[in-house]
Amino acid sequence: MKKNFAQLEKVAIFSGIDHDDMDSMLTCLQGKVVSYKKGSTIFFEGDPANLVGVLLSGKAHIIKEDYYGNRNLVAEVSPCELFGEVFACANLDSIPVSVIAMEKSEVLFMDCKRILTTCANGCKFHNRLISNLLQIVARKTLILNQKIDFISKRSTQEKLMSYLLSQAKQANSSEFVIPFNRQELADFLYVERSAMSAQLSRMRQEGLIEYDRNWFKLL
Amino acid sequence: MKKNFAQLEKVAIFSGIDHDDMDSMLTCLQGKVVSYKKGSTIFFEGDPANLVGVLLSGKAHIIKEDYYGNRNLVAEVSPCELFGEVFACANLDSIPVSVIAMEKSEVLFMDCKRILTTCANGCKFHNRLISNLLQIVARKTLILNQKIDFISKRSTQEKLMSYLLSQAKQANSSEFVIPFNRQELADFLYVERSAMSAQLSRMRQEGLIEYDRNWFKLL
DNA sequence: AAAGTTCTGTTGTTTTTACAACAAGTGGGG
DNA sequence: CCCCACTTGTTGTAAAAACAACAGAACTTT
Repeated sequence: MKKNFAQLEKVAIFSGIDHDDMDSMLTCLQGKVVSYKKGSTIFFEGDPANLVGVLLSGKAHIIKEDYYGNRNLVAEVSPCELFGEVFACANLDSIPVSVIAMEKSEVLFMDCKRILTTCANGCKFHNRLISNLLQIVARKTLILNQKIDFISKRSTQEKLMSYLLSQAKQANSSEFVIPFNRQELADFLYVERSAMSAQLSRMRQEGLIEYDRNWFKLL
Repeated sequence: MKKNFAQLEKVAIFSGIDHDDMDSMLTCLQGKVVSYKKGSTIFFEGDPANLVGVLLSGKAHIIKEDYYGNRNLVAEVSPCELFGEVFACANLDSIPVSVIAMEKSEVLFMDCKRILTTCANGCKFHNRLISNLLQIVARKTLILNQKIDFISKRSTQEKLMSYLLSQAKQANSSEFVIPFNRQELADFLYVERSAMSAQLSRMRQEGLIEYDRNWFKLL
């Protein structure tokens, strides 16, 4: 486990936890590192909701499929980010989404229930973890709110524009690279891929944007 | 303040807080009760994000307007529910939504920042409040996820159907009353009111549903 | 380098929505 | 009881999206 300590400092949930406590904390929370290859499933919909995952490396997608098999992309997980914690913190029995490794990935699992219930050993880090979690979950709620901003727009053009604007703002530049390919972007914005491609073309013709694959520029 | 104590027991954020501590806690958190008449604004977009509100009575809507002035209904607040806590917990400076009293309402305000930072007096309830908050915020995230489920559907009919199904599930009956009028439901599902009305008619004709105003029945 | 796979763009058709305008129904206050 | 404001339902039209099918580009694998 030691080798990952440098990485773990960057993980928001461990912020403010003393270096020396890391080892005993990970033991208390039954920390376990698992590797996944590209395309494999980290969580299946319906799995028990007690585990929280920290993506140490790679990339993962949180997805949900409806009864027609339409795959909806709920969110992307980047290294150092958490997943699964919302379901554990809300006391759900099972998770309502699947998590897929989009690249070769490494995940640190912990028992989230053990974070939430201060343990018999009286480990001092529980309270700190809980307030860290609170901030993380609150930020996630905000990100969801932002996503609703995108998909609440009536037309594909407006959805695209609000998404691209937020990406530009985040990159602090009118030029930026998005983390999705066309199909994923369409899944994320809940529109049709081909219609979206056509819309992008139109926006380029109208001189609103330039783009090449994942690279975009707002004009 | 005393008169509200019975009510406050039902508020999730105070769960597990000792009766006798309520008074000192509300003092520590600068609790303040304010009344609003129907249609007045409780929070304006851009207000500082340090306050959390508990709706003691009445009804409120959390709304957001885009640059065209389209009013989007983010969520409804019912008595005993919290609002504003997500923005404070995520450390935002100002809130990105407005909160409107839809009826004569009473609100208990507290300083959320004071909840999050254990105070000098060493009040013992801080930790309890924080873990209560964590659960509340996590549940809110889930509700947002559910809303995304509704509005991610491609057609108005599917959006309506998934919303009505979830309402039926919540009421544990195929008959139920929804908390929105037509315009509000359309704002909530991000569709056109008149088109939605027409779609409801079609679904009734097809024998999928029955309805009268706010009363619905799935067939 | 060739073959195969995945990704992206294009186009035409069908279906659905948004929009606008109006009619009918509902409920409250004078 | 009537008037008025608000809500809901209806219809036609114009605009947009979904869908399907295909072509070409880019990337992988062998």
